[in-house]
Amino acid sequence: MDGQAGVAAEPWIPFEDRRRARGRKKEAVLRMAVRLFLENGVHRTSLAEVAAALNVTKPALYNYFRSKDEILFECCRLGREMYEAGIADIAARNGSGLEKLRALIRSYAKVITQDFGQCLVRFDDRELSPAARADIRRAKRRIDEAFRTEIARGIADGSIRPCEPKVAGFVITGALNGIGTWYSPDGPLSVDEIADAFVERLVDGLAVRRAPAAKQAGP
Amino acid sequence: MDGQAGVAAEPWIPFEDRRRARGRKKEAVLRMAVRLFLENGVHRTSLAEVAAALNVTKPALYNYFRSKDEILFECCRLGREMYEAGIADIAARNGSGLEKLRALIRSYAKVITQDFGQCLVRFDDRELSPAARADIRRAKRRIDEAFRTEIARGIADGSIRPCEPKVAGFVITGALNGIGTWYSPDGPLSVDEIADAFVERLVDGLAVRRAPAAKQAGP
DNA sequence: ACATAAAATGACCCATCGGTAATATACCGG
DNA sequence: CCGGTATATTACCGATGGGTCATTTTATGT
Repeated sequence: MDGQAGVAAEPWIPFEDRRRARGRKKEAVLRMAVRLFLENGVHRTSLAEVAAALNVTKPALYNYFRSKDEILFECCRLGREMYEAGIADIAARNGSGLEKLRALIRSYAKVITQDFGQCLVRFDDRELSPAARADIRRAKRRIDEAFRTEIARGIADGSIRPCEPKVAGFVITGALNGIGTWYSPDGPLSVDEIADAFVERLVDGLAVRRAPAAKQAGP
Repeated sequence: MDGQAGVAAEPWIPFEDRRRARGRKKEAVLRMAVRLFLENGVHRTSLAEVAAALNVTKPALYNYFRSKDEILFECCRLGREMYEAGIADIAARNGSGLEKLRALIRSYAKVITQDFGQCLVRFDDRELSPAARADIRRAKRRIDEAFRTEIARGIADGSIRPCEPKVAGFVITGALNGIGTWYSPDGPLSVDEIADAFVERLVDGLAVRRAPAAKQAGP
């Protein structure tokens, strides 16, 4: 029943500013909902709680959304758009496969440290209506494919070691998704520090580099 | 209402072999429960469904478990023990930090491809009672620490590149946890192939190796 | 066979929660 | 000042599902 310090109940507070636009209220609902969903789990967060956190009662929410499903989906949709914006931006650039892969990792890390960005990963697909679930699944697939594409490109252009792009992509997205489960804005690491560390570990690995297998002089 | 092909309703089937030991029935309940929990989500799986899948009615389960919480926790506990067994085994060996880290990755990958092993990762902590949650959280922490310990050891003995063990550990466990979300025993990759690929990608990275900064002869 | 205990069942209780309806209140243009 | 619209509220409905209980069924030891 607490912990959403940063998220104000703005649009309602007292009686005055009530003339706020519809869109802003929808947005406020979503921001509060996603916060509570992430904090307590979707199915353990009732709409009454979301409403109460906004100084409103449950039926008021139904002026803006048709169902809890729709609220959840809108949260996921916002997250989806953040991922897709990053991917589209990077796809338009040019550079080696490895360079673009680095950019993808940084972009993904940025998104997954934000509330809406975590929706795609932390919430269960099956909570959504079939149509919404299909939409989100498609989005996840596109994200996976973005990684695989750049990995394959990198292998082709010689910047990335030959490997199975699918598995390599799973390693990367898995590691990045994990961030959503432990990251806290109050923690010791900034988003950029995390992104850099992940890029470094995923790209360069953990083992100490030995000289390439022969070809060069010996001891 | 399907998909648990491999899990038989053994101990009850018809009227005959009913003289099965209590322990075997508890085990059967857990195997079926974890299967359904993973397939449909914990809170969307009613005990009535679990019971029905075993050709029994819901109250029968209460002869063996006190609550749904307890069933869920027992599943997690079995998973926990699998991780801990692997970790204890590896801790007792000797070898460089890197070698032991490799072994840890393989061990973890094996466990997370099994039903009980997925419990720690796929189920939400908050579904459990406070005591159970504390137990599981402790277990996760110990697992994280096992990885960090070997990474630190590897840095000390020169087998692993200097880096922050905590973040490096998160990269590894995150990537491994991801396996639980996409692995299927019917898929194209065997558990061993997955484990090998993950070891390789995490240890050696993705970038093509350039010769170490100098020290050796150049062109 | 029969008594006894274990195991399983059908019927039921109750809390929670998504969603709806009828009603009240504030805001707007005319 | 009025009437219509949007927005919010109180009260309620119905479904779901965890958990309990009295009762019956089944297995076992003598």
